[in-house]
Amino acid sequence: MTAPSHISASLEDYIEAIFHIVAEKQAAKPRDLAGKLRVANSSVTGALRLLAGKGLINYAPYDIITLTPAGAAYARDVVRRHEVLRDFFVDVLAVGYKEADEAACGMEHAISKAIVERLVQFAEFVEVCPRGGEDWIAGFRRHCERSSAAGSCVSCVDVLSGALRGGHKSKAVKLNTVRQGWKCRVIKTASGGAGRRLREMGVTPGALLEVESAGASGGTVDVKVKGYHISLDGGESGGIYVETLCREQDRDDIRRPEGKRTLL
Amino acid sequence: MTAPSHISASLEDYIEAIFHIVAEKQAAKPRDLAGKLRVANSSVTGALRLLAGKGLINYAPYDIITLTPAGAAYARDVVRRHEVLRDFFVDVLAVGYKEADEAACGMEHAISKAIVERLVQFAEFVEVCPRGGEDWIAGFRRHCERSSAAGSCVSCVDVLSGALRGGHKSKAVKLNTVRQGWKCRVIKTASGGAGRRLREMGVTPGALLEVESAGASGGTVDVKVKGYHISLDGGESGGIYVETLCREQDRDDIRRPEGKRTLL
DNA sequence: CCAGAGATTTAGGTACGCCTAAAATTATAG
DNA sequence: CTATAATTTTAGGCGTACCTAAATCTCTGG
Repeated sequence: MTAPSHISASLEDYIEAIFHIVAEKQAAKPRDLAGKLRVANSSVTGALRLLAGKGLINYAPYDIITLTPAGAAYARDVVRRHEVLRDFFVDVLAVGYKEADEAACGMEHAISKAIVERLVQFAEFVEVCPRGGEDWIAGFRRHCERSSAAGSCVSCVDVLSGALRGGHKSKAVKLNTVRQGWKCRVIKTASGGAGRRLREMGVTPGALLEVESAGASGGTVDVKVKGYHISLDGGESGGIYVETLCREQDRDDIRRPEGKRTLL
Repeated sequence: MTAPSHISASLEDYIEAIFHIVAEKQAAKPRDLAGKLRVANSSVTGALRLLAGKGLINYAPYDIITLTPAGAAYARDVVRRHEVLRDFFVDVLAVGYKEADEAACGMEHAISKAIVERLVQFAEFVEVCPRGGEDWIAGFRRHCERSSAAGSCVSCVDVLSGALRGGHKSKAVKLNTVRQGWKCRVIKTASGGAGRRLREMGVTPGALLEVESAGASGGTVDVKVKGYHISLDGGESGGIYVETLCREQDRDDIRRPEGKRTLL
């Protein structure tokens, strides 16, 4: 009797659309669905038969469409995934509503239960924690606006700056002296042609980078910047000055295990 | 000559797998792909023909597989989406590695460029902002561990508690007196049978909720808790005491517009 | 070098998920 | 009450993406 716990992404879209239409005008008709999902009328018929076969909707040819209790429960779950994602993008990541909604639309079918719960908890935490809150997100929004520039958090309650971090002022060191696992901030890049390539790839003053491997032959350094992996030869890394921030912790429970990955 | 900017989710998985195999052992063979993607050998052949047809891989029957420059660029992009998502889940949301990797695997095909950039920026911001940092995330991790309990941020640098928030101590009010748009925290729920249903649905002391509509006929109140929408009748909402936190702002640029939504 | 083992491709099938065009049904206007 | 319009379904087709089974190719040991 239980409905299958997993239906295709496409059918989830259909059931989600039915949910919204029913919430608005009692019952849905194929036309409404075709319009909302931007598919041909004939495509709707097939989907409805599948959903009816799974016991999620009440449907008979030429009749109106409503959700069964199981279908309504399934729809609520999909809608929650959608809304949690969208609200996270809007409220925490400060993404515009339309963009957030579209992204959520595509991602809602793959997101896991655990991640949904964590997104909810994180949004709550930001709101509740004395170090978070509206003004903190506002600080993030400013950070985004001029992110290609300094990239730091200057206007984010500067008062706390020293107090919380203990104001550690690392001195500038050459990137090729930094050891594996350290994160650092770029202070200065080589001027001129040699540095240009790197600057174009995101290695600019203020950028955060993480040293992924160092000390290989020829002083090559592999770094990660903004999620990009970049290899620098000895000359390049010697022209970059950075301040070290912290060492990536070796937390076995959360760091990627060695060996081959199980999934893509 | 340019490769099509968009290929199917399935082909993205193939090209991503090829990327990782090639990175490890120079060239890939269909067998490796079948193993990594958990599909039959014969399924691989078809995918390879499609990818070769799009100019993303070098492939001839019975020959080894390598990426073309265009394919390598595409693969790097997919891998970055995957890693950015996974690292965000692990480093910010404090999700376990394996779970994060699996979720990223499913979501990487739908995530938009803008969201990827925002995730990167947010992870950087958390690390760089004096109000964020390692210990702040540690506070979030603790918050998660006992989230079903108090739900607040007690151990998150209590020292700052009053200073930052101005220590506003709202008094407890009945939920049915709260007006639309306000967020509040549950202080006490009705004991006994009436309250049980609500407690089971997430309305527990410490929970955050947002009043979505109030003052409808019969004192009905619609609230949002943990992403769930719940309707409370007059009796139920009268037995719940909350403290109000803040009013949802009317920021037209980021709040959901009125009228019908364009997408699901 | 040649036979068997293993890897790869081909052949043929199923299930989605969308389409257009035509047929059937329902709604509406005169 | 009928004729026309609108909606919905059916029929048939296409592309993706997987599968099993059989044919073909490559590799390797004796």
